[in-house]
Amino acid sequence: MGEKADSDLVRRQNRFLLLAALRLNGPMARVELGRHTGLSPASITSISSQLIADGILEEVEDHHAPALPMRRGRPLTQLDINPKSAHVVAVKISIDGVELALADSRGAVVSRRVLRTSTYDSDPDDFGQFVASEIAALLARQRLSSRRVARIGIAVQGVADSQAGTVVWSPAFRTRNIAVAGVIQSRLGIACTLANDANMIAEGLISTDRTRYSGTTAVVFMGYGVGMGLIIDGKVYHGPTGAAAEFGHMNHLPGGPLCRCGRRGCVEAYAADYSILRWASGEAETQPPSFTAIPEDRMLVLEEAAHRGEADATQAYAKAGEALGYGLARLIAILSLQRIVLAGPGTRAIALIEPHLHRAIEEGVVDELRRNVEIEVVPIHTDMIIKGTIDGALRQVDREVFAYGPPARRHAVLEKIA
Amino acid sequence: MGEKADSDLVRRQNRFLLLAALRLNGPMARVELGRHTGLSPASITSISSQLIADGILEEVEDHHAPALPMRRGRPLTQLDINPKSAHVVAVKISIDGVELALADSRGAVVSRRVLRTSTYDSDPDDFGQFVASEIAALLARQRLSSRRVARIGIAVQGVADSQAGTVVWSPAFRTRNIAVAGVIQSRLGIACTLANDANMIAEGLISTDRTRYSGTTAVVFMGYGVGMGLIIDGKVYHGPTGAAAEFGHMNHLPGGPLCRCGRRGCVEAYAADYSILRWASGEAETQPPSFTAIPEDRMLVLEEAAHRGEADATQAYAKAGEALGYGLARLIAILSLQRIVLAGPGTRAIALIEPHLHRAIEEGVVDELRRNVEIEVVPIHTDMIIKGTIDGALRQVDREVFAYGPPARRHAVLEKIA
DNA sequence: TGTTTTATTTCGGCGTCCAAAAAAATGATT
DNA sequence: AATCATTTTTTTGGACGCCGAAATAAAACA
Repeated sequence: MGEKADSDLVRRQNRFLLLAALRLNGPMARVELGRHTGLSPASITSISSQLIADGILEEVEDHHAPALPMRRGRPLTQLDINPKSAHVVAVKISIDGVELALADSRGAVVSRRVLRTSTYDSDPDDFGQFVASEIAALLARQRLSSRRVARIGIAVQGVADSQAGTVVWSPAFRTRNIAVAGVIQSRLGIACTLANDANMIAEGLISTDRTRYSGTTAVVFMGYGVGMGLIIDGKVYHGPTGAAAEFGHMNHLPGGPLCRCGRRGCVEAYAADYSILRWASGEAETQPPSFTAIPEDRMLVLEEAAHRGEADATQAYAKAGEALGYGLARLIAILSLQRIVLAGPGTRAIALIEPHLHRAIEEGVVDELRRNVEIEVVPIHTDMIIKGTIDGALRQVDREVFAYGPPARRHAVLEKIA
Repeated sequence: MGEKADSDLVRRQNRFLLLAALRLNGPMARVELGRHTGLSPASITSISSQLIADGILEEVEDHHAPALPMRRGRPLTQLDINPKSAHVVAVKISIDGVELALADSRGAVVSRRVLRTSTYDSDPDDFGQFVASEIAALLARQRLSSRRVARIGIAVQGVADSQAGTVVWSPAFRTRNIAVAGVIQSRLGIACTLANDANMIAEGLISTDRTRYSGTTAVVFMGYGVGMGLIIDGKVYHGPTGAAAEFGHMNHLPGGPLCRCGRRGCVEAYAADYSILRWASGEAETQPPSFTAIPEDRMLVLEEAAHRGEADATQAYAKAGEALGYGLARLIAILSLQRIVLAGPGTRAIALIEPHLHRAIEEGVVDELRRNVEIEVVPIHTDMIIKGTIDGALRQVDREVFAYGPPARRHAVLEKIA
């Protein structure tokens, strides 16, 4: 039931609070930090001067001096995170390749690399080493020692076991249970986290607007598959092993069409790109799921057909909307969601889907719960996954590295005396 | 993102830790408390002596001296919670009456009262006052001032809005949105919490075996309705308003049989007592749900028929098992549950239900997730609800009252000087 | 130049924790 | 019975981190 509290915990918590305030609101002066954290000016001075001594914070010039109507009094000294204090690497593994990004500790992307490789046919035993090599190459290109990289975050399509650091199942791979995080961690000596890509989108949304996405929010990713990131009480829910929020593989109708996971009737088997195409073809019940990426133009053709009113196409989107709607209705009944975010390339066709989705939610859940839910659509650029992965990695660095402070300082006083 | 940390927080957290250790493991000596909480002996002495001075703890004689093989050294002094330090009242509101229990702060029930009244026809505007009067009478009978009662916990069948303290919808009442907690709180001047009864069972299970029911567990209540208490990361999940885990009113099949909530195809419309009877009658699709309590003997008759192999009856249990199984499969996909607890009078017929329930889970969720789930059946006595309500109320008292300590002590030092 | 205003730092006090030493309480040994 | 050994509990002194109040810093204003 929680941790013992001592002065160590106090220091960690308050250092973290201060860093979190800066991450969320950008650079600000000490007084403002006091308002955000609830700490006294004296404490802010003390904490921030230690963070500066540790190289984690720095005072910055107020170069973007727009909101400065020449106030009276001593001017504010803006503080910000020292971008050189650490770096993180974000890796996105998807059905059509691997993408890497190196970011400084303010979250700015320093370097980026996109690899269009067929992950599907890659040797599962070598994949971890392959990614590790690419990360090493990325760092070498920037002449950055791996000691300067505090954490690597990996986002993967499909089911990820964060605990074990393995890809349990992913459309990007032919085989199951591919070890990734452990391999990279031991090869490069950098802490490495693996998670589902939709969870990383959720992580990014939290960083973007903490108040909006606090509470209980479901982020639905629609595209080549159906994914979900779940924010429960303001934190991304990973479940016991990290393999939670498998909304795409939550059953919609028993005995429904075949899904890529091998079961029948999953939400994904109704609402993923390949499923919508399959419905339009009129052979949903018999046709096996597609295991290759669907090119975007095929979907665009279908969307156009539906907008023209062709029955097969509109029906397909109706099926997708209904499955998503009932799935969400079930989720609302269980978690009493406050907000649903629809994201991903699949939202291009949201106009075709949304009416059916809403109707299904109305039929599927009691009014009292439904009324509290706000549904929003965010037009997604895939960078949200990279951004979210960076944000998530930095939050972990804040909590697990920066909040502690260098152990050396602990004995500084004693050494000075001696 | 969490609270500012200072010495106040430290004291609260460590006092709470100490109390939690005693609640969970019963009376123990200071050294053992140190082992449980991770605090040093010096701190334990300091904290416990303050708690004793506050009247919250007491030293107890080691009267049940069985495991005392006459060890060497200074003997242990057992500490326990002072039963007189506070009291709590638990109230259970169900379809066939209201039950009250008064417990001391060790959780022992001091007095109890069962009222068989027709809540269904009671005046909704007077109901809160009625319960308040009954509580007052219970206290009067024990000659206990209401100032000695630290909290009232109310468990109700149906949807409860803990935030507002109202019963949103319950089979026990004809009308909706009945104000309860607020009325009682202002009438008696005692903090009052209202929650769903299945959540309270979950609360009780946590107190019974913290390690077993830590992690992510769903407690399913089967009987006159289908309820759920959800334990997420070791804590009972209440959702934003307290109206979460409405598993009974989670949709199973669109367009399914009518439920008491007015929707079609809810899990409850397949698996509650009245639903199983309705299936057996062969008219499930047309027959409206029953709004009155089903007498136990009618269910016993049906169970016997099913055990004899009568098709209608076995079919009815199959339908119930399938609906529960698919519902749980969906829940597993979302939360990646570690444990499912089946409880309530409905578990009498578990042998008839379980095979279908298991089959549905197998069909409804990918192996990787299903393999991590343990399903157990606890033979329920209805007292679990009262016990859970008491445990939950005491945990709140620990955190919100006992952990703080009397405000007077804060200035004691100053007063002594003056 | 002095005054006002606002931000930041310094200083002294307080509360809590902890390690180490001391005290307490009992069994074992002589 | 006196002493030793062992274990629990308390006391003592020091560290750390927060805070309020006072001091200092840095600017605009007059």
